[in-house]
Amino acid sequence: MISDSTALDSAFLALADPVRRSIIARLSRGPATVNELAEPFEISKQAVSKHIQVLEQAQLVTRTRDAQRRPVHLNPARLEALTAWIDQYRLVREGQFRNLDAVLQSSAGQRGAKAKEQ
Amino acid sequence: MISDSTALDSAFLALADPVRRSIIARLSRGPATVNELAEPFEISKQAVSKHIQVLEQAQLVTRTRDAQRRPVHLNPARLEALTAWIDQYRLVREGQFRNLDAVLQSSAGQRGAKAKEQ
DNA sequence: TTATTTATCAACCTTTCGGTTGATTAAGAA
DNA sequence: TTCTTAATCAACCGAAAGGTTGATAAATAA
Repeated sequence: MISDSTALDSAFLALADPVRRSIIARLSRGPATVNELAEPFEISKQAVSKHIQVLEQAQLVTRTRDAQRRPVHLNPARLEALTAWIDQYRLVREGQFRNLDAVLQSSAGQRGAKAKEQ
Repeated sequence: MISDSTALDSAFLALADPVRRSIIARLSRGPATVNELAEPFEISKQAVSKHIQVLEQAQLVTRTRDAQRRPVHLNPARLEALTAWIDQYRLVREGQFRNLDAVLQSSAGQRGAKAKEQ
């Protein structure tokens, strides 16, 4: 699992923009060039190119070569890393119930749930 | 599922900061006051207060009252909404295989996977 | 070679973010 | 009432985000 703080920073930041999320959605249907990705938006191609660089730096996408084209590909592994981080905490309620169960059943107190990440 | 674009913006942006993720981690072990949340950090209490406001505006946390204290609580439902968004795309590979299976089995072409979100 | 296509680089601008310090509000305790 | 505790508000600052336009690079096509 990803736990490097700056990697999480850049990945979550990359998803915090509707244009970039839309690009992710498009790429989930297959690779695309910058021109193809820019087409649905009203902003300049340069602006879209920058968005792609943000996604690439966050390792949410990768790029290949095809003549002058630089096709962009989704990297689902990085998305999985993000759900893995979130799941640590979204499942906490359930975990606390499990702890409570353990306490009730063993009649021992104090099952200290240690924290993770930074 | 959450699909309002600005709600996703604010939620992902809120997670794109190590201090705020650390606060989420702390809250997963139970509610805490601003002073308690500020204690592990070297930044001012006002700065932490602002971070909490960012989390609150993103609906990742809620607040209650206890005399002068304003305890902060995690809202796991919002975290679930984010994994739900991500899972649309991180599971795409699998979805494409499913589509491929369908094509192979039905011998009909063109099962157009329509896009969602903006 | 020259022209075209694809994409990036560079400089610039405006807005937002993350932090600071100092003043203020609100509730309880003495 | 006065003092203390808990937290926010307000003004300010530097850095980064997201956009623009114009110039440039790199590969292909004519």
